[in-house]
Amino acid sequence: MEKKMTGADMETRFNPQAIEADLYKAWEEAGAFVAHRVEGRKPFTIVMPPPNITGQLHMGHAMDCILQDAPIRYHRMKGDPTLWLPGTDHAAIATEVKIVEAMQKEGLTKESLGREAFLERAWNWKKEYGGRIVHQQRKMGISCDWSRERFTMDEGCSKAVREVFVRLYEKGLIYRGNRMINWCPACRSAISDAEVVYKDQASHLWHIRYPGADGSEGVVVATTRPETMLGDTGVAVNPADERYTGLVGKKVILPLMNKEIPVVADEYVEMDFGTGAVKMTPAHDPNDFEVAQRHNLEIITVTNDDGTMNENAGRFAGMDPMECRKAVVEELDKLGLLVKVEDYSHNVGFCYRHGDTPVEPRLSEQWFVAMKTLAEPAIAAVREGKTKFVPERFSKQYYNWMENIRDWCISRQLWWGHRIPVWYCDSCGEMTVSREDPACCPKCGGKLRQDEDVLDTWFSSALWPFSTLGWPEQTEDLKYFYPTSMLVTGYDIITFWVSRMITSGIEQMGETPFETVLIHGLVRDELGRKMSKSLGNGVDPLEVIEEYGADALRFSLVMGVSPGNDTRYSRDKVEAARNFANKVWNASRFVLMNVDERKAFDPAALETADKWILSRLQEAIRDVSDHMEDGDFGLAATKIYDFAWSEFCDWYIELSKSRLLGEDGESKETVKAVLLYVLENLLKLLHPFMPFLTEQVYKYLPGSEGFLMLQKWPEIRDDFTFTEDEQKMQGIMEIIRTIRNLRSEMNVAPSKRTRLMLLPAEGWADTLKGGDGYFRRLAGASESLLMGSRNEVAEKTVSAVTAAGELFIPLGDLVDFEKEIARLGKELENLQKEMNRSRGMLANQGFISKAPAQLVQQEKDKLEAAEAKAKALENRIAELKENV
RNA sequence: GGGAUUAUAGCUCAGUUGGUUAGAGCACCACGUUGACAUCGUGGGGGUCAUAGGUUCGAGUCCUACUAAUCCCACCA
Repeated sequence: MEKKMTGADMETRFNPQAIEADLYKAWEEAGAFVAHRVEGRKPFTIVMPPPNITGQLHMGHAMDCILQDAPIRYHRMKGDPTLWLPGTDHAAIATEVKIVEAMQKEGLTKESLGREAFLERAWNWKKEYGGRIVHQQRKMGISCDWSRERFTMDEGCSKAVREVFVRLYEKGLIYRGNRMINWCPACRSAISDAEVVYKDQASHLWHIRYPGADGSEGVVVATTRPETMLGDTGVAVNPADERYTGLVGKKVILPLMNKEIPVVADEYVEMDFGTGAVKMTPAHDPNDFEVAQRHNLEIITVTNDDGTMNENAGRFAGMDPMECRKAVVEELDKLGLLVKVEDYSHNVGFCYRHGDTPVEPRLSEQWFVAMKTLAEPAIAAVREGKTKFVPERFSKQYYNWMENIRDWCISRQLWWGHRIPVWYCDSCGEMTVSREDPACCPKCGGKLRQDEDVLDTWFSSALWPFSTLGWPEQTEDLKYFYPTSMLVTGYDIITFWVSRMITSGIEQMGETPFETVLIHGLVRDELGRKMSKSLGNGVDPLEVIEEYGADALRFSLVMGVSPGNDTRYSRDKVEAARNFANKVWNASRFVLMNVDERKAFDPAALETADKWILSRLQEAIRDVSDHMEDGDFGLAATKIYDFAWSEFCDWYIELSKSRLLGEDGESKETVKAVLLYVLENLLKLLHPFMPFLTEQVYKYLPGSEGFLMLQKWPEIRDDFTFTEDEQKMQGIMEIIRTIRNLRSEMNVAPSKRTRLMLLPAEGWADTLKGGDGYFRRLAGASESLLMGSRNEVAEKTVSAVTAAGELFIPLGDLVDFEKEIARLGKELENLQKEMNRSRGMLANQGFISKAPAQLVQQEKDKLEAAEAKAKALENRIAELKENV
């Protein structure tokens, strides 16, 4: 066996930069991340939300990483066959935009390059940059199975996409239609409803007169988009609106275009908004389109793919919409047809990817998925608890979306992505939808032309939980790991992604893809703002790792975070986490400097302090495990933090010192064995959050073998739970704290040692006797004396009463009787307040009769203890008064 | 317009099914280099849990109203 490092070999500070890369490499090379199927055992599976290949690791990803790696490492240590499957998304639009930008620098355009050459470039780009984020993820220390890494456009996923497309088409759930869609002029593509972001915009409401065709004054319409009037084909009014009854069925003149258009009556129009008359632009407004259908109005598209006005806009052709708006308004004004301009603010839709580009509703021929029938079983699955949202409230967002679902526009006018598997025959007009590329038209043998468009990137993402496991093949992985256990993601993509995965999982696999959907919030900046490129307030996780270590970043992202809530990133938090890592490192260093071999301790030889820390450890194991199961990682991390720092370091290690330096050989052996035992368990509990630190320390532990990440998660041992000893220890701790407090209050120099006299409470004599070493070590006592009665108490002392007994510290002339009496009097006063509260409760019949008996008893005990304490205080005050 | 979340110490946040002196980290004050750690230790100050009602023997926790902030959905030209 390789010689172990000892504590003396360890640096005095934890240096994460020195170990992270090597440890990660060692884990990966040893295959520690690789999942293994074990028949008969239930696996724990997470399929990772695939980051975009264009992406760079940001804080949101970092959060994703830790919130998945923690449960993954936990379950792996629990012994579950554990799979965390990673991968990346081709991100159709996002990637294509980047590649086009890069091409622009070379003076190239998509069109000049042609589809084939463009795709070649795209794939090269993917090869070069697609792995970037994956390497960045490794720096987080995540333990996913890289041997199973997937890409949404790899062969298997592409096969899955075609299979689903064809199946849905054959079921009539995918169709092509000329419908109103959201058009993003920057993407030059259709986008789905979910990709439109509405923002409130200050604008105007223009009132425009459309004169009657018969020379009458006609009608005044109100609009927020005057430029669209070029495509108007009618004016609608409410049938009940008496102002306009005479106009319905007549014609008005569309100004600028000098065209006659009809006035129709439709319920859609609200009488009390604007003028009660609405111009109809069926090609550019979903509502107008519907009205137009009902009244057979003409449909005229007046914009190009890039958003500029087209030839149907007459002399305005070629203008961009804002330019056109200005020109239209000016001309109308000149003609005296602009009646009024009101300030008006309204919601405008913008493209999800091009935040400053307004989306234009537009009539267009696209492919759609009919969602209604698919959504039903997906809604039911969540209702029936087959998939559970954590926190539960997010299921409401899911229902809200799914119950009002509209058909999903899946075609995109892009090149990078899954090309729609539809072919058209130019000879006979036949349309072929096929899993395999057909050579010629199956009907007439004619030449085929494939649909030019690709699929929405979310179409392939929707299949991710099963396409990555091999579907449509019935692979062993698919059979074993599907459905997965958990999905971890932010609340911002419940509609985009989660809902669609559940939908397609049920449709294709017959089973919902996850048992649990764990939703987390956003990582915001220190001021609570969203981190964004435009604000420039993003923090690069890699820089944080470089400075503080991955463990510190990981820990800072979970500590004090509750599920589903946003969290603020702050350097202070990372520093606190780094300090904690260093604390654990040094505690380990201390243990290793004193313990050089692994020995079991003799349960019969355990002292009070040993039993106390073992007992506290059991509670920590229980709490941490419970919180890990619930997905409450914030609480789990806090529990470990408190146990490690406030109990193990602040008390047990300090208590151990007098024994390690003492003469009692058996006590020394016991404390060494317990130190090692508790440390090892602590490292295991901490490992899911701080894998590097804990793994590194584990290497040094005497008798450790293999990786900590593959060791068994601690189990609760009932034989290590010692309730009585916990109480005894608490008594000793209270005395120590009280002495420290007194000394501080009396301004006793820390270096000055003082005698300690103890008058034990009933049943505490032995425990206090055993505490002698601790009092000396931790409370500045030169010696501690147990007294049999009050008579032995020296006069010039300060005193205090604790549950374990009264304590007296002779401080000679430092003691001012008047002041001491006042001090004790104040304490007594506080105590009396507390007793009054307690008595009040116990006098309350409602409390006595309705509260659980155990609580009542607890309150009685509390009162009794307080009364005893008060009595002792009174005695002491009386004694002091005699001496004045 | 519909819905959700948040409001607790100067700051960032915890607070389990209501159980009775409300916790942590950071910041602040005082003291301290006792051989794990100054990325540390000890002690201390600091909150009537946004507001107003209600239910209850008992409310930070449950209900109602109200205020503020954030978010989701819908969207009337």
